[in-house]
Amino acid sequence: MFSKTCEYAIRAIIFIAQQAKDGKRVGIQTIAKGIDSPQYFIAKILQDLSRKNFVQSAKGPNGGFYLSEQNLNLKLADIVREVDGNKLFDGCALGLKECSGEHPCPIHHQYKHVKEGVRQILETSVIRDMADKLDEELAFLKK
Amino acid sequence: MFSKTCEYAIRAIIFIAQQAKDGKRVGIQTIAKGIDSPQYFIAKILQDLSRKNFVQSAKGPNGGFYLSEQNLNLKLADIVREVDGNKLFDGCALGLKECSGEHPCPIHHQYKHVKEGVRQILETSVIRDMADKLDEELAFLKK
DNA sequence: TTGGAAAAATACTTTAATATCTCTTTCGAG
DNA sequence: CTCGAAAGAGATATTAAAGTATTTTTCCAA
Repeated sequence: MFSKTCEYAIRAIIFIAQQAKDGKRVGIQTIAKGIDSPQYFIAKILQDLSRKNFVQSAKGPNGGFYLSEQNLNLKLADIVREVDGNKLFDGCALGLKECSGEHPCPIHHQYKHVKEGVRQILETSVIRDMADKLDEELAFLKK
Repeated sequence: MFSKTCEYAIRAIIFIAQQAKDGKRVGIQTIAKGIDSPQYFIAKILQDLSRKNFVQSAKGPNGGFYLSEQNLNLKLADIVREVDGNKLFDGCALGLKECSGEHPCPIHHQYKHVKEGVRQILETSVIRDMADKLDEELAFLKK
Protein backbone atom coordinates (compact mmCIF):
# COMPACT_ATOMS: atom_id res chain seq x y z
CA MET A 1 0.00 0.00 0.00
CA PHE A 2 2.61 2.56 1.06
CA SER A 3 6.23 2.80 -0.03
CA LYS A 4 8.84 1.85 2.55
CA THR A 5 9.80 5.50 2.72
CA CYS A 6 6.25 6.37 3.64
CA GLU A 7 5.92 3.60 6.21
CA TYR A 8 9.09 4.73 7.96
CA ALA A 9 8.07 8.37 7.72
CA ILE A 10 4.76 7.72 9.44
CA ARG A 11 6.27 5.55 12.13
CA ALA A 12 9.05 8.05 12.76
CA ILE A 13 6.75 11.01 13.10
CA ILE A 14 4.48 9.22 15.51
CA PHE A 15 7.53 8.11 17.48
CA ILE A 16 8.90 11.63 17.64
CA ALA A 17 5.52 12.92 18.76
CA GLN A 18 5.54 10.50 21.63
CA GLN A 19 9.18 10.90 22.67
CA ALA A 20 9.90 14.59 22.21
CA LYS A 21 7.68 16.21 24.76
CA ASP A 22 8.14 19.52 26.61
CA GLY A 23 11.27 20.79 24.91
CA LYS A 24 13.04 17.47 24.56
CA ARG A 25 14.45 16.26 21.26
CA VAL A 26 15.01 12.76 19.90
CA GLY A 27 18.14 11.74 18.06
CA ILE A 28 18.34 9.71 14.90
CA GLN A 29 19.73 6.59 16.50
CA THR A 30 16.98 6.53 19.07
CA ILE A 31 14.42 6.93 16.34
CA ALA A 32 15.93 4.23 14.16
CA LYS A 33 15.93 1.81 17.05
CA GLY A 34 12.51 2.90 18.26
CA ILE A 35 10.81 2.15 14.98
CA ASP A 36 13.16 -0.57 13.79
CA SER A 37 14.33 1.08 10.60
CA PRO A 38 17.70 1.47 8.86
CA GLN A 39 19.39 4.43 10.50
CA TYR A 40 20.84 6.15 7.46
CA PHE A 41 17.64 5.70 5.55
CA ILE A 42 15.37 7.24 8.14
CA ALA A 43 17.89 10.03 8.57
CA LYS A 44 17.48 10.99 4.95
CA ILE A 45 13.71 10.72 5.11
CA LEU A 46 13.55 12.99 8.14
CA GLN A 47 15.90 15.42 6.51
CA ASP A 48 13.38 15.75 3.68
CA LEU A 49 10.43 16.03 5.99
CA SER A 50 12.29 18.64 7.93
CA ARG A 51 12.87 20.74 4.83
CA LYS A 52 9.16 20.51 4.17
CA ASN A 53 8.38 21.47 7.75
CA PHE A 54 6.63 18.28 8.64
CA VAL A 55 9.04 17.87 11.52
CA GLN A 56 11.32 20.28 13.39
CA SER A 57 14.99 19.68 14.00
CA ALA A 58 17.95 21.19 15.82
CA LYS A 59 21.63 20.63 15.22
CA GLY A 60 24.43 20.47 17.71
CA PRO A 61 24.56 19.07 21.24
CA ASN A 62 21.08 18.47 22.61
CA GLY A 63 19.92 18.57 19.06
CA GLY A 64 17.45 16.17 17.52
CA PHE A 65 13.95 16.03 16.15
CA TYR A 66 10.68 17.22 17.58
CA LEU A 67 7.26 18.39 16.47
CA SER A 68 5.70 21.81 16.63
CA GLU A 69 2.26 22.15 18.19
CA GLN A 70 0.92 22.57 14.70
CA ASN A 71 2.53 19.41 13.41
CA LEU A 72 1.07 17.40 16.24
CA ASN A 73 -2.21 18.00 14.44
CA LEU A 74 -0.95 16.50 11.20
CA LYS A 75 -3.02 13.68 9.79
CA LEU A 76 -1.59 10.59 8.19
CA ALA A 77 -3.22 11.72 4.97
CA ASP A 78 -0.95 14.78 4.91
CA ILE A 79 2.16 12.67 5.20
CA VAL A 80 1.05 10.08 2.69
CA ARG A 81 0.12 12.71 0.16
CA GLU A 82 3.49 14.37 0.54
CA VAL A 83 5.56 11.21 0.37
CA ASP A 84 3.65 8.91 -1.96
CA GLY A 85 1.51 11.40 -3.85
CA ASN A 86 -2.18 10.80 -4.16
CA LYS A 87 -2.27 7.79 -6.41
CA LEU A 88 -3.60 5.93 -3.41
CA PHE A 89 -6.54 8.28 -3.15
CA ASP A 90 -7.51 8.56 -6.77
CA GLY A 91 -5.59 5.94 -8.76
CA CYS A 92 -7.08 2.98 -10.62
CA ALA A 93 -6.65 -0.45 -9.05
CA LEU A 94 -5.75 -1.98 -12.39
CA GLY A 95 -3.52 0.88 -13.49
CA LEU A 96 -5.72 2.50 -16.12
CA LYS A 97 -4.78 6.08 -16.86
CA GLU A 98 -8.36 7.24 -16.97
CA CYS A 99 -10.67 5.26 -14.80
CA SER A 100 -13.95 6.81 -13.76
CA GLY A 101 -17.65 6.23 -13.49
CA GLU A 102 -18.00 6.88 -17.22
CA HIS A 103 -14.96 4.86 -18.20
CA PRO A 104 -14.54 2.28 -15.44
CA CYS A 105 -12.11 -0.59 -15.11
CA PRO A 106 -13.77 -3.88 -14.22
CA ILE A 107 -13.56 -3.27 -10.50
CA HIS A 108 -13.86 0.49 -10.42
CA HIS A 109 -17.26 0.62 -8.73
CA GLN A 110 -16.24 -1.63 -5.89
CA TYR A 111 -12.74 -0.29 -5.50
CA LYS A 112 -13.85 3.30 -5.11
CA HIS A 113 -15.35 2.38 -1.76
CA VAL A 114 -12.03 0.95 -0.66
CA LYS A 115 -10.26 4.15 -1.60
CA GLU A 116 -12.88 6.14 0.24
CA GLY A 117 -12.36 3.94 3.29
CA VAL A 118 -8.62 4.44 3.19
CA ARG A 119 -9.01 8.16 2.76
CA GLN A 120 -11.35 8.22 5.72
CA ILE A 121 -8.85 6.41 7.93
CA LEU A 122 -5.94 8.59 6.93
CA GLU A 123 -7.84 11.85 7.21
CA THR A 124 -8.98 11.04 10.71
CA SER A 125 -5.69 9.72 12.06
CA VAL A 126 -4.10 12.57 13.96
CA ILE A 127 -0.47 12.26 15.03
CA ARG A 128 -1.12 13.52 18.53
CA ASP A 129 -3.79 10.91 19.15
CA MET A 130 -1.67 8.09 17.85
CA ALA A 131 1.22 9.12 20.07
CA ASP A 132 -1.17 8.97 23.01
CA LYS A 133 -2.13 5.45 22.05
CA LEU A 134 1.55 4.51 22.16
CA ASP A 135 1.81 5.90 25.68
CA GLU A 136 -1.09 3.76 26.80
CA GLU A 137 0.46 0.79 25.01
CA LEU A 138 -2.62 0.43 22.90
CA ALA A 139 -0.42 0.52 19.81
CA PHE A 140 3.15 -0.20 18.75
CA LEU A 141 5.64 0.93 16.13
CA LYS A 142 7.87 -2.04 15.79
CA LYS A 143 8.08 -5.84 15.59
CA MET B 1 -1.87 -1.57 -4.48
CA PHE B 2 -0.80 -4.20 -7.03
CA SER B 3 2.54 -4.53 -8.77
CA LYS B 4 2.64 -3.59 -12.45
CA THR B 5 3.10 -7.26 -13.21
CA CYS B 6 -0.11 -8.04 -11.39
CA GLU B 7 -2.06 -5.22 -13.02
CA TYR B 8 -1.03 -6.39 -16.46
CA ALA B 9 -1.70 -10.01 -15.57
CA ILE B 10 -5.25 -9.27 -14.51
CA ARG B 11 -6.00 -7.10 -17.49
CA ALA B 12 -4.51 -9.65 -19.87
CA ILE B 13 -6.47 -12.55 -18.48
CA ILE B 14 -9.74 -10.67 -18.65
CA PHE B 15 -8.89 -9.60 -22.18
CA ILE B 16 -8.12 -13.14 -23.25
CA ALA B 17 -11.36 -14.34 -21.69
CA GLN B 18 -13.28 -11.87 -23.76
CA GLN B 19 -11.42 -12.34 -27.04
CA ALA B 20 -10.68 -16.03 -27.19
CA LYS B 21 -14.10 -17.55 -27.44
CA ASP B 22 -15.15 -20.85 -29.08
CA GLY B 23 -11.76 -22.20 -30.03
CA LYS B 24 -10.16 -18.93 -31.04
CA ARG B 25 -6.81 -17.77 -29.67
CA VAL B 26 -5.39 -14.32 -29.11
CA GLY B 27 -1.83 -13.40 -30.01
CA ILE B 28 0.58 -11.45 -27.89
CA GLN B 29 0.56 -8.32 -30.01
CA THR B 30 -3.21 -8.18 -29.93
CA ILE B 31 -3.15 -8.57 -26.18
CA ALA B 32 -0.47 -5.94 -25.69
CA LYS B 33 -2.44 -3.47 -27.76
CA GLY B 34 -5.73 -4.48 -26.24
CA ILE B 35 -4.64 -3.74 -22.71
CA ASP B 36 -2.06 -1.09 -23.51
CA SER B 37 0.96 -2.83 -22.03
CA PRO B 38 4.58 -3.33 -23.13
CA GLN B 39 4.56 -6.30 -25.48
CA TYR B 40 7.68 -8.09 -24.30
CA PHE B 41 6.73 -7.62 -20.70
CA ILE B 42 3.25 -9.04 -20.98
CA ALA B 43 4.71 -11.89 -23.01
CA LYS B 44 6.93 -12.79 -20.10
CA ILE B 45 4.10 -12.51 -17.63
CA LEU B 46 1.80 -14.73 -19.68
CA GLN B 47 4.57 -17.23 -20.15
CA ASP B 48 4.74 -17.55 -16.37
CA LEU B 49 0.99 -17.73 -15.95
CA SER B 50 0.89 -20.37 -18.65
CA ARG B 51 3.43 -22.52 -16.82
CA LYS B 52 1.24 -22.21 -13.75
CA ASN B 53 -1.83 -23.11 -15.77
CA PHE B 54 -3.64 -19.87 -15.19
CA VAL B 55 -3.91 -19.47 -18.95
CA GLN B 56 -3.63 -21.88 -21.84
CA SER B 57 -1.43 -21.34 -24.87
CA ALA B 58 -0.65 -22.88 -28.24
CA LYS B 59 2.41 -22.38 -30.42
CA GLY B 60 2.65 -22.18 -34.16
CA PRO B 61 0.29 -20.71 -36.73
CA ASN B 62 -3.15 -20.02 -35.28
CA GLY B 63 -1.45 -20.23 -31.93
CA GLY B 64 -2.06 -17.83 -29.11
CA PHE B 65 -3.60 -17.64 -25.68
CA TYR B 66 -6.97 -18.75 -24.42
CA LEU B 67 -8.66 -19.86 -21.22
CA SER B 68 -9.96 -23.25 -20.23
CA GLU B 69 -13.52 -23.49 -18.96
CA GLN B 70 -12.05 -23.93 -15.53
CA ASN B 71 -9.91 -20.83 -15.75
CA LEU B 72 -12.89 -18.75 -16.75
CA ASN B 73 -13.99 -19.31 -13.18
CA LEU B 74 -10.77 -17.89 -11.73
CA LYS B 75 -11.21 -15.05 -9.31
CA LEU B 76 -8.98 -12.01 -9.16
CA ALA B 77 -7.94 -13.16 -5.71
CA ASP B 78 -6.35 -16.26 -7.24
CA ILE B 79 -4.27 -14.22 -9.62
CA VAL B 80 -3.25 -11.64 -7.07
CA ARG B 81 -2.22 -14.28 -4.59
CA GLU B 82 -0.11 -16.01 -7.20
CA VAL B 83 1.58 -12.90 -8.54
CA ASP B 84 1.89 -10.60 -5.54
CA GLY B 85 1.62 -13.05 -2.69
CA ASN B 86 -0.78 -12.36 0.13
CA LYS B 87 0.82 -9.38 1.77
CA LEU B 88 -2.18 -7.46 0.52
CA PHE B 89 -4.54 -9.73 2.41
CA ASP B 90 -2.69 -10.00 5.69
CA GLY B 91 0.14 -7.46 5.76
CA CYS B 92 0.45 -4.46 8.09
CA ALA B 93 -0.26 -1.03 6.64
CA LEU B 94 2.76 0.44 8.39
CA GLY B 95 5.06 -2.46 7.64
CA LEU B 96 5.28 -4.06 11.08
CA LYS B 97 6.38 -7.66 11.01
CA GLU B 98 3.87 -8.75 13.59
CA CYS B 99 0.74 -6.68 13.63
CA SER B 100 -2.36 -8.14 15.18
CA GLY B 101 -5.19 -7.45 17.57
CA GLU B 102 -2.84 -8.13 20.47
CA HIS B 103 0.06 -6.18 19.05
CA PRO B 104 -1.50 -3.60 16.76
CA CYS B 105 0.07 -0.81 14.79
CA PRO B 106 -1.66 2.54 15.27
CA ILE B 107 -4.12 1.95 12.45
CA HIS B 108 -4.49 -1.81 12.66
CA HIS B 109 -8.09 -1.84 13.82
CA GLN B 110 -9.31 0.41 11.05
CA TYR B 111 -7.11 -1.01 8.33
CA LYS B 112 -8.25 -4.57 8.87
CA HIS B 113 -11.64 -3.60 7.51
CA VAL B 114 -10.02 -2.23 4.40
CA LYS B 115 -8.17 -5.48 3.87
CA GLU B 116 -11.38 -7.39 4.39
CA GLY B 117 -13.09 -5.18 1.83
CA VAL B 118 -10.35 -5.77 -0.71
CA ARG B 119 -10.43 -9.49 -0.09
CA GLN B 120 -14.18 -9.45 -0.59
CA ILE B 121 -13.88 -7.67 -3.92
CA LEU B 122 -11.16 -9.93 -5.23
CA GLU B 123 -12.80 -13.14 -4.08
CA THR B 124 -16.05 -12.27 -5.80
CA SER B 125 -14.60 -10.99 -9.06
CA VAL B 126 -14.87 -13.86 -11.53
CA ILE B 127 -13.01 -13.60 -14.82
CA ARG B 128 -15.95 -14.81 -16.86
CA ASP B 129 -18.24 -12.13 -15.47
CA MET B 130 -15.72 -9.38 -16.03
CA ALA B 131 -15.25 -10.45 -19.62
CA ASP B 132 -19.00 -10.20 -20.07
CA LYS B 133 -18.93 -6.67 -18.73
CA LEU B 134 -16.34 -5.81 -21.37
CA ASP B 135 -18.65 -7.17 -24.05
CA GLU B 136 -21.45 -4.95 -22.86
CA GLU B 137 -19.01 -2.03 -22.69
CA LEU B 138 -19.73 -1.63 -19.02
CA ALA B 139 -16.02 -1.83 -18.36
CA PHE B 140 -12.69 -1.19 -20.09
CA LEU B 141 -9.12 -2.40 -19.94
CA LYS B 142 -7.18 0.53 -21.28
CA LYS B 143 -6.80 4.33 -21.32
C1' DT C 1 37.01 29.91 21.60
C1' DT C 2 37.01 25.58 20.62
C1' DG C 3 35.93 20.46 20.73
C1' DG C 4 32.56 17.44 20.08
C1' DA C 5 27.76 16.22 19.21
C1' DA C 6 24.26 16.45 16.31
C1' DA C 7 21.67 17.14 11.84
C1' DA C 8 22.36 18.66 6.70
C1' DA C 9 24.09 17.79 2.42
C1' DT C 10 25.63 15.06 -1.04
C1' DA C 11 27.51 11.22 -3.28
C1' DC C 12 27.49 6.46 -3.81
C1' DT C 13 25.88 1.41 -3.76
C1' DT C 14 22.65 -2.26 -3.87
C1' DT C 15 18.47 -4.51 -4.99
C1' DA C 16 14.18 -5.50 -7.07
C1' DA C 17 10.91 -4.32 -10.46
C1' DT C 18 10.18 -3.34 -14.97
C1' DA C 19 11.28 -3.78 -19.65
C1' DT C 20 13.71 -5.48 -23.86
C1' DC C 21 16.31 -8.52 -26.99
C1' DT C 22 17.75 -12.81 -29.26
C1' DC C 23 17.51 -17.34 -30.07
C1' DT C 24 14.89 -21.85 -29.88
C1' DT C 25 10.97 -24.79 -30.23
C1' DT C 26 6.58 -25.97 -31.96
C1' DC C 27 3.23 -26.61 -35.36
C1' DG C 28 -0.15 -25.71 -39.12
C1' DA C 29 -0.73 -24.63 -44.02
C1' DG C 30 0.47 -25.07 -48.53
C1' DC D 1 8.48 -31.67 -46.51
C1' DT D 2 9.43 -27.06 -45.38
C1' DC D 3 8.41 -22.17 -44.52
C1' DG D 4 6.75 -18.96 -41.62
C1' DA D 5 4.04 -17.74 -37.62
C1' DA D 6 3.60 -18.14 -33.09
C1' DA D 7 4.91 -18.94 -28.06
C1' DG D 8 8.94 -20.53 -24.86
C1' DA D 9 13.23 -19.70 -22.81
C1' DG D 10 16.92 -17.35 -21.14
C1' DA D 11 20.03 -13.43 -21.19
C1' DT D 12 20.49 -8.64 -20.87
C1' DA D 13 19.24 -3.70 -19.98
C1' DT D 14 17.02 0.07 -17.58
C1' DT D 15 14.92 2.41 -13.80
C1' DA D 16 13.37 3.56 -9.38
C1' DA D 17 13.40 2.43 -4.67
C1' DA D 18 15.94 1.31 -0.82
C1' DG D 19 19.90 1.58 1.72
C1' DT D 20 24.84 3.22 3.03
C1' DA D 21 28.82 6.20 3.57
C1' DT D 22 31.43 10.55 3.77
C1' DT D 23 31.92 15.27 4.40
C1' DT D 24 30.04 19.81 5.94
C1' DT D 25 27.54 22.84 8.84
C1' DT D 26 25.66 24.22 13.14
C1' DC D 27 25.70 25.07 17.92
C1' DC D 28 26.13 24.05 22.88
C1' DA D 29 28.96 23.71 26.87
C1' DA D 30 33.11 23.60 29.16
